[in-house]
Amino acid sequence: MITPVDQSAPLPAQSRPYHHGDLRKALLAAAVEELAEKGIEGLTLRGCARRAGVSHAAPAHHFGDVTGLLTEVAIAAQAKLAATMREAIARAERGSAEHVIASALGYVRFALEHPGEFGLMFRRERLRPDDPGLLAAGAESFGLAADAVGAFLGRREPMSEPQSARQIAALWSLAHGFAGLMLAGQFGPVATAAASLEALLPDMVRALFGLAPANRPEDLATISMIARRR
Amino acid sequence: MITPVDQSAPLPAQSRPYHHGDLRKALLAAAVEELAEKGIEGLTLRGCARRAGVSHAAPAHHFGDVTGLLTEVAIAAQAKLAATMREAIARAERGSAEHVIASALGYVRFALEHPGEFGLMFRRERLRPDDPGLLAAGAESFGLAADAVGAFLGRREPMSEPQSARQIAALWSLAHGFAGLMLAGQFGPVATAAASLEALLPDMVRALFGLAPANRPEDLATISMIARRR
DNA sequence: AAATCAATCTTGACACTGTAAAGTTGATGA
DNA sequence: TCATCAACTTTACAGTGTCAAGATTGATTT
Repeated sequence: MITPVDQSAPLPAQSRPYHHGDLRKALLAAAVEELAEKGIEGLTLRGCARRAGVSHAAPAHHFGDVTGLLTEVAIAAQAKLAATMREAIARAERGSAEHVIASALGYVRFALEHPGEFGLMFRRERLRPDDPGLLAAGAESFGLAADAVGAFLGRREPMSEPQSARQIAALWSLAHGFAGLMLAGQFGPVATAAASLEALLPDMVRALFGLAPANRPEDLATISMIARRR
Repeated sequence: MITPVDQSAPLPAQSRPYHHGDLRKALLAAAVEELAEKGIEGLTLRGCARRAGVSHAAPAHHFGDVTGLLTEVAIAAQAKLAATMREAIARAERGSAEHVIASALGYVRFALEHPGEFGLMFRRERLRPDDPGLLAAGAESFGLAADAVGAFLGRREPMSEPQSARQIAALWSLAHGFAGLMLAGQFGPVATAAASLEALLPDMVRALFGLAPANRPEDLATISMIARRR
């Protein structure tokens, strides 16, 4: 499964300065691009170096090894995920069902828009899972979802903590699993599945929180289609 | 990220016959073992060949390339998943809530018992996702869950109703996401998380289907612990 | 201003990988 | 008996991550 690669140095060796300037940032950007174009499996350290226009061993001086680079990419991805969720919940009233739904929608939207980065965030063996920065970055998006659930449950009636914890874990699992299954092609081609995101997920979340579905009639066809995929 | 490997042939070249006997089966078994011991990232074609006691190029004659081998491993894994779910469902009455819950429990149990194989099943880029055998094998476990949901919702033909389709997708997403997050270490160490599987998942499923939780008091501590992980 | 230093980047090497091509082996059918 | 052919090995090649050692350069010290 090794495909030929442009082995030539990206720039004539003479035309670029010996010192890059901000190689660290350039390598991170290169990694994100490689991730988007070729996926995790296709990303290589040497490929990132080529894209940044430096020798194959240059990245080591900034990130140690490949897991070091990917860890920092994952940290940035976590920040982007939190930003996407924040944007999604911006217009929702805190404590409302829409607030909870929006947080889940933001989560899945990020996954579909940045499948490579999203996948990387949960590949323990490809990064340093105990990195403090990574843990802190991950706590952000988790906090957004937890706050949404807590506010919603607290508004209706004071819920016991375990019940709220369970609903947080359930919401996260639901969104995470939905995203993962879509990206794995289990709901059909990603393109068609993405179209049904906004139709399906909100009612899933509503069901999880004991609320009545709010489907528009035109969404129903899409839903049936997904179920009939086998 | 390359760790040293026992490069010596597993058997003195003279002591084994030129023809293996059933190399195909031996290689599949070797792949499953490598998967269990080293995970997907650690599995290599040459490693499987070494473990089976043949030359590194032998697998090509039976599986073409590495994706061919992994596709067949994934097919077998799908069958195991269906078997685990069937076993979990066996004692539950069809149409009951326990029936639905058991199917989800079986799904997640398989994931935790065989993380490597479970992960492989959803790695499109590492196998041939359109392989007819793989699709057929995947339809088995999906059918079990779909039937459980359909029977519970009181409809003979589960696919006919969008509502049922949505609940099937939601159940699958919930179980899949829960398994994935546990395996990714997002609920703390896998060992402790696994202990809370039976405590958490049933009530998650109950919530999804609008049923009251049925937690035993001793489960509550575990649940809080998970929510407090950050 | 000159010398030194440390960070940055390159070159070269090594062990490993997947895959292709060509050569061996041994069982099977004419 | 002997030709055939699938099963397996050997050899080779391009690509990979990582290490060690050398080259370059901007910054710091004298």
